[in-house]
Amino acid sequence: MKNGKNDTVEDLSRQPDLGFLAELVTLQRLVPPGSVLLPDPGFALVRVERGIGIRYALLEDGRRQIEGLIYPGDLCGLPECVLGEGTSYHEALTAMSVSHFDPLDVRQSRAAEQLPGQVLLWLMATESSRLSQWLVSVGQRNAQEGIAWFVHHVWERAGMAGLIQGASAPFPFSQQVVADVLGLSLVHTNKTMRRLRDLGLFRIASGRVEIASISRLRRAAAL
Amino acid sequence: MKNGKNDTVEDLSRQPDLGFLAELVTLQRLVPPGSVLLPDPGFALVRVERGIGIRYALLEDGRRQIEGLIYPGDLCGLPECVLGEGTSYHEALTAMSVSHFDPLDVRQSRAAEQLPGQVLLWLMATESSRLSQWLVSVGQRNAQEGIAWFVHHVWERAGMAGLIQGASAPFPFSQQVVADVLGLSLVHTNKTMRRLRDLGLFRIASGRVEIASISRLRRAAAL
DNA sequence: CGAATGTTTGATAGCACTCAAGAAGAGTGG
DNA sequence: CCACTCTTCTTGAGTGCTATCAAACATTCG
Repeated sequence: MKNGKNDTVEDLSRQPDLGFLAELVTLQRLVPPGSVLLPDPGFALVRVERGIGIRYALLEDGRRQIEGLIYPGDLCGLPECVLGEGTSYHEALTAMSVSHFDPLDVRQSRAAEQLPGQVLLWLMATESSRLSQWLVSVGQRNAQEGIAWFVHHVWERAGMAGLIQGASAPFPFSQQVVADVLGLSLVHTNKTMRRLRDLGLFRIASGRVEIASISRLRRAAAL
Repeated sequence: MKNGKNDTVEDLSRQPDLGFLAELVTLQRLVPPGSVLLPDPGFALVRVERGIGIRYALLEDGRRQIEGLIYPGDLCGLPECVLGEGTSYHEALTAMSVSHFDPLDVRQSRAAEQLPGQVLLWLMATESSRLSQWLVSVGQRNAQEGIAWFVHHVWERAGMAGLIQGASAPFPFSQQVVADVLGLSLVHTNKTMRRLRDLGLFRIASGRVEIASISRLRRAAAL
């Protein structure tokens, strides 16, 4: 019943047990594609049950930097909840099912028990680690490597969420989204993705992606 | 005596009380410029007392992405300590004075008390927030905006650490470091910095930076 | 079948990279 | 105090990856 935090390194790939949050659920909600999860007046903390989304920041002039993908099992809004500031937008790309919490309840619960605090710490550390890798891809990889990395990342996230069926994973990301992940233009993203597709690295159709060889993809991503 | 977490938004700019860690200090150490703080066999968690450093990731082929600056009051190695993996390098740019902890002690202490757990959560959330802004700069800003943002960021960090003296802040960052922060080449970084300097946005000399007008700098950074 | 969204392609411009080498400081030893 | 070395900063020339502009094509959806 204890969530295994002290196990091995492989532990990273497992989802933590968020069961302790069940009693705090304020509301469950179905979110249609394209709508904004957070910020949401009145609700600060959201757990994802189903569906895929993105987290991003906006510059005054409209430039958008996508900071992370949202998969089932993720807890959104935690940094904002802890710091009381910071504006990350969370948006659904597919239909999503989410649970809302009152952040005050969570704070009290964390104060009362110790395990939840450790889980929250684990969640933040995981997200921090992902952000670091994301930053490396945006800063150091060229368009070809960056896109290969992104596809690989999507594959891994889907695997961890148990969303890989057959030989394909969900891929609800438009090329504009991929461009805003890597800081590239839409046109250049398109041409580069087509080249990688022609090379046989992956195949995207009807919202799903198939990967020929993961090791070849990793090599193309300079991973 | 309580650390003010429920205060206002301004709270972000204040340092948390890390006093509870005092009893856990394993070792104090002086680190010369250019040497690596972490990873360090045997030590996982480090608190910075004095000096300035950087945190970075390395790609196989030698490319380096700097992920954050290290100032007095920072706690280094927390994500690695929580996750038990992930390799961020921490390096001193000036002479540094640091305290080491045994991560197991910290884990037990966190389990015993609740305040430390909240402080750790606050630290991780702060670092996560900084990483997001860092990512936006690397992904969306051009060279000119990015460098202006970096100087502004350095100014803010120095201010929070109480390191601003007169009209100048410490600037122990070589142009190669600035380049690896933003994912630019050294040559382009140099030319862009000189242009901004000629525009009168800032002045760098003998390891310190002076800023003419912060609002002008913010405008140049598209902040 | 239109309207909207997303994908694809060609042409042109520009920001940033690479290569090469000189100037300027900083630290060291004679 | 002066050579010497090393690191850092600076500059010029040429290349190329990526951005921008414009427009056609495909797909989804009501």
